Amino acid sequence: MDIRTLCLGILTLRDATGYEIKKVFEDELSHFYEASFGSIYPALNRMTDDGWIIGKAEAQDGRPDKKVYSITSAGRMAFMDALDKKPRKDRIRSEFLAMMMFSDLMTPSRIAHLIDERLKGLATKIAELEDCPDDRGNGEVSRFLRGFGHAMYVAEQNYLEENRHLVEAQALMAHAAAD
Amino acid sequence: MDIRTLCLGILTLRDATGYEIKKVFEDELSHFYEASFGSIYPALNRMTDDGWIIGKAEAQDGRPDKKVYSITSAGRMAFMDALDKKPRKDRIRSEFLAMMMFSDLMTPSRIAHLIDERLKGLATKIAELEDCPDDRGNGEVSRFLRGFGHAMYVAEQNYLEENRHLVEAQALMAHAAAD
DNA sequence: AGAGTCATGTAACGCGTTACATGATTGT
DNA sequence: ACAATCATGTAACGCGTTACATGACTCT
Repeated sequence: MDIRTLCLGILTLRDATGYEIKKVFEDELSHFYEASFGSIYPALNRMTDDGWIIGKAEAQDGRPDKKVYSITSAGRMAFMDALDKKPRKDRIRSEFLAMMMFSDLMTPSRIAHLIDERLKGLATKIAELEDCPDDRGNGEVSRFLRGFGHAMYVAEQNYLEENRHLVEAQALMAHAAAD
Repeated sequence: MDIRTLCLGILTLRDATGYEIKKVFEDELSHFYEASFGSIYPALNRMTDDGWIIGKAEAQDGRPDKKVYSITSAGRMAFMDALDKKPRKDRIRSEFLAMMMFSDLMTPSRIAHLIDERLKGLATKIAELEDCPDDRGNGEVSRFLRGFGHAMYVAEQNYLEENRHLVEAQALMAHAAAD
């Protein structure tokens, strides 16, 4: 499931412009997927060539034309095929954790700072998810997805608070040994 | 922190061949990073050109030469610089969750199957982490990293068990509506 | 007999990011 | 004044995967 296919999926939910699709990525998928304009617009053009979607240009006053895309029946079939394949395993890349691996090369204060920043970011995301009042999107499912993100962030928060001493102690020892 | 830099980091911990570095990725980093031979070997060659590491060829009987790499002081400095930069945000790409977003396009049994498979995979990973008897790697830190993976997998497991009904109910309704 | 481990590498290719280019409107 | 929002796109580039190529040894 590359970005192209995901854009197609979003168009099964509602018609949208490239700009709006980007917002769906930010608002509803940001916890487990992301995409830039540089990948969305070419994806849309290519799928138009493939006959999977069609875009209607809408003139606007002052702004450039808006292209509202709709999925075609061929596109719907293509997306159904994608849903039949088994999902490949998650790809995760956490620089934060990679850096933690080398905590004995950092000063204790540097490590503490990295963890504090991480916790700050987590707190922000958790607050965002909790303050989200309206369940837009398709109700139950988007609650499920938001809840998923929330559960992961909270679990990480708890783990870091309870176990940061493991890396911080290591750094202290390495630091003391260097003296 | 690209794969190249991470390989460099691993060489601050111990001398290693490309093959052994791959194993470090699999054994210690698999929860939050991965790399293929096709990225590791070129990384090693390029860092050799840069003077960050040096490889000593060791002849072996029957097998091709083994190249054991060590980090140079220039390489160590380069890695320290990388550790000073602030980590960029995690990149996550979960096809499983992306598919869940479209649960109303799948049959209830398909969704149940996807979730069951996901839970099976989680159980396997959790068991692996719990059955890991020896704390190899640098003690505290690798316990921290393993514990992190464990905490995340368990949190996901709990969330899925408690909330799968949200997506499964949605699929049932969509399915009933289609009749 | 076949799978798995040890061992290194290259080539093609695709995917996606980043930066650039443009520009009006609206809110602070 | 300045940032943000709306709106679309291209070009260059890098990163990394996948598949291919080679080959012996060991365990089941």
